[in-house]
Amino acid sequence: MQLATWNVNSLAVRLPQVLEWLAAHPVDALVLQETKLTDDKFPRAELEAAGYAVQWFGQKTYNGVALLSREPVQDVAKNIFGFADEQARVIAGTLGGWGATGTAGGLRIIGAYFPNGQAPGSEKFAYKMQWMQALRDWVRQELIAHPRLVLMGDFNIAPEDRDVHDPVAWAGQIHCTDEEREHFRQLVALGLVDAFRLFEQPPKSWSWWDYRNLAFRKNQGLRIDHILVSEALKASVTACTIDKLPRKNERPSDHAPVIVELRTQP
DNA sequence: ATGACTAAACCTTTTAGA
Repeated sequence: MQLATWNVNSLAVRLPQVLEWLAAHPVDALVLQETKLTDDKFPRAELEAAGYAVQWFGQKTYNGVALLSREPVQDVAKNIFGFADEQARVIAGTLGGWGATGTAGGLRIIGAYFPNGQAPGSEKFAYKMQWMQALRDWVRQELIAHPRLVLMGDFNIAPEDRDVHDPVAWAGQIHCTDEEREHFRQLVALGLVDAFRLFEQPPKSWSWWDYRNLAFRKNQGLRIDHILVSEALKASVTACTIDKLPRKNERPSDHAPVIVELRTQP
């Protein structure tokens, strides 16, 4: 089974690429971030025609998330339970019938678009911190209800210096501050693992490259899109990769998809 | 150049992203 996450930076612009990508990578579930669409504008018919059940949660201009799956999900949640938020950043659902024994129920999938944070000390940075604290409190509860859980999306955090093309230039900058990295560690400490780091990976692996300065051509990027799997799933993970190919498109998102593969019968 | 590129709305300019 394969799951994936992709910040598409406008689904209106990127829909043809998403459909093309799904045709080449028929993953079992895909979460999208930055759809930038109100719910009435969501391209449900096109995605269903491609063979996916769809859950979506958006707003005008900014943010917006979606959960696409081969099989419909249950228990859909939008945003962080108990955290009043104007911004559409989280969508979750449960895939039933996953796994051989089924003692723990289905597979919980949480797709998240973490706040950017703009700059340390800014109001948006403070919001990012509050949001991450609320997310952690909620995910802790979700893990109790769903031991098999995947939290994936655009975290807007480069967890370590090896996730940054120029750690000196980025030191203390947004995505690389100690506070953000501490939040990432605290999320992992709930009982999650960074699937990408379960495997030997090429050095200088990034999931985002600035549109400016020929950053993709020069491979100057950050690894800020992540897939965290719960401890109960860790032994089932067989691969985790970043697909750079869509970033080579003529009109690409600035992010690339990240894919995780799980053994269905451990 | 608190810039560069892309996207969307407040659209010939601003805001936000990262």
